Amino acid sequence: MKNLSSLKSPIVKESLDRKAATQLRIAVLSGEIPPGTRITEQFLASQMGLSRGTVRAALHRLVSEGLIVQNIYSNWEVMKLTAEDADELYTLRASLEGLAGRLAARRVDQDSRALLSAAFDNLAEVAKSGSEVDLADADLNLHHTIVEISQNKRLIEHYRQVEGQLRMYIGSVNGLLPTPEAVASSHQPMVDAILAGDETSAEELLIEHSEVYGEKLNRLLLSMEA
Amino acid sequence: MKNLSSLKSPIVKESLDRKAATQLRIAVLSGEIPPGTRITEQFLASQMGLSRGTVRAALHRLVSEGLIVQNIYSNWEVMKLTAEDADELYTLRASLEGLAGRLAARRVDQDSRALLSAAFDNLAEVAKSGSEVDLADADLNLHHTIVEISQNKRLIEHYRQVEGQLRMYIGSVNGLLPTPEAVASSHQPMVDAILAGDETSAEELLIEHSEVYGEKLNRLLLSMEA
DNA sequence: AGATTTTTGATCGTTGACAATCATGCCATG
DNA sequence: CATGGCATGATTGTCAACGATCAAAAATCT
Repeated sequence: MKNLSSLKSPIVKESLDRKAATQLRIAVLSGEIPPGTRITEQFLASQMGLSRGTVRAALHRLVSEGLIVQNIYSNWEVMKLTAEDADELYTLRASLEGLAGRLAARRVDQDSRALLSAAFDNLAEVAKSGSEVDLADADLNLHHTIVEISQNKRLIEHYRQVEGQLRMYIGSVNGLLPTPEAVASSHQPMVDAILAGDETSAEELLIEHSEVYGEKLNRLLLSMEA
Repeated sequence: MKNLSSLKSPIVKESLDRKAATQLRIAVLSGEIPPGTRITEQFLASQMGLSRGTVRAALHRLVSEGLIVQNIYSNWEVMKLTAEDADELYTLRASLEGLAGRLAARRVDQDSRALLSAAFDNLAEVAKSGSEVDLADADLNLHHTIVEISQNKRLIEHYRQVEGQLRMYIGSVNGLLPTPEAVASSHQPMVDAILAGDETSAEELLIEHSEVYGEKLNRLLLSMEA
């Protein structure tokens, strides 16, 4: 039979605790539940119309994503991120994205070229007219696309965890992104390198990009803590 | 009161599902439960004398470690690893260990120097007299030590996940390690680089080391599948 | 005021029940 | 013989309630 590529990943089966986890994730990442907030199972259960057990399973999921910490026998708490955590996170991100860039440049083909270009065009578009939140979203989405193009499922999974925590920072810090024009143009070189299949350049550019943002975030956080 | 150093780290608080997870992890990694095995919650619960809910929590943990896959509404299954997975895994490992090597060389101090030397000496010792299993253990332990020295908690956590899957391969494949003497001497350069604080060399050596093993494992797996 | 005890409130873990879903074999149908 | 429908058993998903366990606040005592 013909290979129906449109049916490759059809129909998502999703259990309640999974759905609950995604809802919670959104609430945390959007800042609706600020970092440091204490959460009780009871409250969430009644709020979401679920049993405590189901809510607990969802909470465990977010713990493994680093969005929530579990104080055993006491309570659950939305992850509170320090400047030190940011440093760790961006160091790790630089490494993962560097690898992703190398692999993406190695494996880029017609389809992925289109995806990458679309993500970049979208970023450029949003830079002109969109809000700051949309801009951050488009930025993250471009990076995410690069990671996807690497086709390394484990790398994608590990990056997903890092990305979640990244979003927490971005949601709680203003002034991380430079001017809209600078955002778009600062991504141009890495996109070009990948499109050209230049593995080494792609890797270097992505690492440097991450490190620059990491240092900037670090400075911002330190100034906030003071 | 007098400081009772013998009581410094006694009595670990560990929930039941955590204990169950460690037991299960051992069973899986030792090969007692071979890859591909279907598992039911009922069976595990009766086997371990726990309730289904607790067992499920433990299973979820191992899912997040990549040791077990969850077939929703159907069953749980011990992760089955293909040659392609091995490729992904070693690519990722090389990147993470490269970063770990760089950070370790950067942050190495007197205490960590001692730890690293001890891990290496142990490897050399085991190479002379120990079994193949002990040798693999000492090898992984040396790498683990390097990652710990990096002091990046997130890197340590991500590496832990990779390490778990690595152990699954090592448990199911014979002939991955070269001769005992070669094992010890092949680690000498990276240890020296870290002890000397040479970041760039440490990174390069660890990456190359991983890639060599990755290719070797890949060849072995392909020959097994055929 | 400081130390100790008690109370409170939360999670932890278990049990039992039922619902939802999946896998399988059987059977009728073409 | 291939296909689709159907009944059936197995397994996970979800819920509710209960006692046990623990942490932190409140009350008590010295």
